[in-house]
Amino acid sequence: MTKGRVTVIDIAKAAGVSKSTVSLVLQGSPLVNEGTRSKVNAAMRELGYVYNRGAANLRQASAKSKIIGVVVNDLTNSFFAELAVGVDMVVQSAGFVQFLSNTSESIDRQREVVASMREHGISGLIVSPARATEAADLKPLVAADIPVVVVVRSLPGAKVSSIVSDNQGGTSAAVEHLASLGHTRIAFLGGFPDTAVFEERLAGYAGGMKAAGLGFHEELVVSSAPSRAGGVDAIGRAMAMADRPTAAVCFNDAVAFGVCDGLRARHMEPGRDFAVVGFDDVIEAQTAVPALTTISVDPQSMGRRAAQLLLKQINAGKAEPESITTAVRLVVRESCGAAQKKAGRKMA
Amino acid sequence: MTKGRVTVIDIAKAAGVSKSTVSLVLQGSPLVNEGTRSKVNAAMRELGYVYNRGAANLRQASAKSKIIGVVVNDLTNSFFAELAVGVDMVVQSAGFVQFLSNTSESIDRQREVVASMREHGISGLIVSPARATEAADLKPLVAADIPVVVVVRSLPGAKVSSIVSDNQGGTSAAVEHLASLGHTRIAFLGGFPDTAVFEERLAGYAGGMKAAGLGFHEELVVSSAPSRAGGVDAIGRAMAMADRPTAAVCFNDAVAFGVCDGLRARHMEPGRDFAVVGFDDVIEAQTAVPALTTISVDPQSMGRRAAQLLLKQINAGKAEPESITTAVRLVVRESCGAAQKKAGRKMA
DNA sequence: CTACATAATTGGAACGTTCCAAATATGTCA
DNA sequence: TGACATATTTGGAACGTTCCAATTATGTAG
Repeated sequence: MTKGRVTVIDIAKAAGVSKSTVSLVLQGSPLVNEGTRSKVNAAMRELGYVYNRGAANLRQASAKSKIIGVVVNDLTNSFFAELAVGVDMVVQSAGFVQFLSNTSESIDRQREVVASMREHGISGLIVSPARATEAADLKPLVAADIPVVVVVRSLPGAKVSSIVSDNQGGTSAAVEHLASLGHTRIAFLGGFPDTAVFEERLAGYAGGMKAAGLGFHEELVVSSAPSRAGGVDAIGRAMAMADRPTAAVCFNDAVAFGVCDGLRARHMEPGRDFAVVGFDDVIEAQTAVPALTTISVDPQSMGRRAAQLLLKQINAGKAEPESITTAVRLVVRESCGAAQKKAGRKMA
Repeated sequence: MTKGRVTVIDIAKAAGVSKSTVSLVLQGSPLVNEGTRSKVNAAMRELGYVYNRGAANLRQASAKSKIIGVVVNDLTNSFFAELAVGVDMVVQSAGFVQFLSNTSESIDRQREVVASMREHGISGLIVSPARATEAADLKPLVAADIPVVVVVRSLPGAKVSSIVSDNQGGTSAAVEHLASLGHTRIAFLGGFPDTAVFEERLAGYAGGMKAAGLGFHEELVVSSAPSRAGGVDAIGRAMAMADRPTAAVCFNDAVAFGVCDGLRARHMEPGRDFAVVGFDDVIEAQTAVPALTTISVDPQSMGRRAAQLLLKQINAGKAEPESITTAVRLVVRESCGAAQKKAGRKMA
């Protein structure tokens, strides 16, 4: 009874047809007679048949493996968790399944997981590359005609599609907002200068400063690790300057939180004595004190779009690289001081 | 040149050996001569060979597929994201890869993804079951000798391994702490009564009350949805009672946050006018205002343990169901009022 | 009844690997 | 040298599916 697994041949025998017919039923072919189809389906239920995709993939192109790989650089960051959820949504409803791996920013780990995914015959890959990733790392994939969509961080020179948020537009809007609040010495804090994301956000900052007639001053940008600790460090250096800034747009929310910590350590209250704007709108941004004014990039919808693009390329067979930048929006909370005039809540 | 994929046969031809030998090299067999091995490896690098696991799994038992499935009920909840990271860590270093899916608490979705994973021949499954999951849902898996580890929520009557946190110990400790602070009317707020987790946490609460000599009073437990909104609702009903409680242990952190909201709506300050304790220690717990006193269950280590257990069972071939409960610890912050005597921070 | 189109079904040959039993090479001992 | 053990290699035959060309059944027009 429980000897070995149930195969199409067992089904064929039970339904009194040939294995070819069973295969046709499996693929929903219109060629098979309605009566036969239901007989076969009945037999499958009866025997508890489970489809063996591995065997099927042996014959078919790997585009039919129905596996899509997702590689993120930091799953503990809720931004990426949300992204993965977005991907999963559309991928799942298209009958695909998601292979998800976390590289923890390690390039070696990334190589390993991508290799492993290839062995399993993924039909496509969505990747938020680890820090030092180079275009060459994805070369073998595209050579094998496996569609790849890079998200969040763009990969200079790679012939693959990418979806990034409008980093430039975001920081530009942040500067504009701070300027409208009367700030003139606005700093740009945090982030590693050797990344594409940094360049874009910095460009938006610079553009915003010029547009506001404040000019771009090199000394107002102080880089650091894109983390909470990095933020503490950056604000420290900023406050050591002769002509101190009164506001800052930060590389991301983590840095912004660190900046707030650093301000308090200097007995300054973020939102009252100094304006802080973050980037990402992570989940803690709204519950933190003061609530963080930040640039919101809906990671879930980003994931959804990435998945849609990837599926389109998988179905098309050939993948024309395509670049999408998704809109961001400034969400004004308390840390920029704009809410100050509103009823003085006891606790801010 | 680029015609078709590179197979063992191509490698064999290039290295001047038979495909069988190549296969042995692939499997790291000690039977093959060192010289031959390196010749073969060289050929593989040369031709850009990629192993086809699908084909291999056709011959081997599914235990060698090197895929382990992970199904969680809510990936947007950082608790589960952390859990998945923990799983990924050990799974990855054992040379496996993780199939991760999110059910969003939908039992149908869960059925789909589990079925899909089976088709792909997973060697094992780690699942945090969606709400209405029954033991029968996992029956086919165990019948097929696929090891299953249930995490977070236990599944009554299923013959599978499980890892849950010490819910009972956690709430019991929470009550003890509140009692030591002088509270006598301590409520248990939130959660759906028809779940195993609720029962366990309630039992801990009841035990703690009795142990503290306060007795268990039915009217002090008010259930609700295990969400922020549910918390608002629950505290509302609790405050409508004649003999009001002065403290509450909540079903989870989300409920606790809702309770705080509800208290403020009644012009009461959590931590000062009413003591609140949560459960889970989600990431926001420490940044919220007031910082939430809660029961911490390290999800990442839980994920690691689940993966270890699963791998053990996969390697053992046969899986003896095993039940583990992981320790929890009370982390005292501000919402319980214990920190009151400490220097009055401006902002709490 | 023949000729032909259409609908439905089918047997075998792939796909890329592993496993087995058997073959070959190499060394050792009497 | 022959006999035997040991180390290494090898040709098929699986595994469970899909694809193709070929077959059979059914209907319809001449």
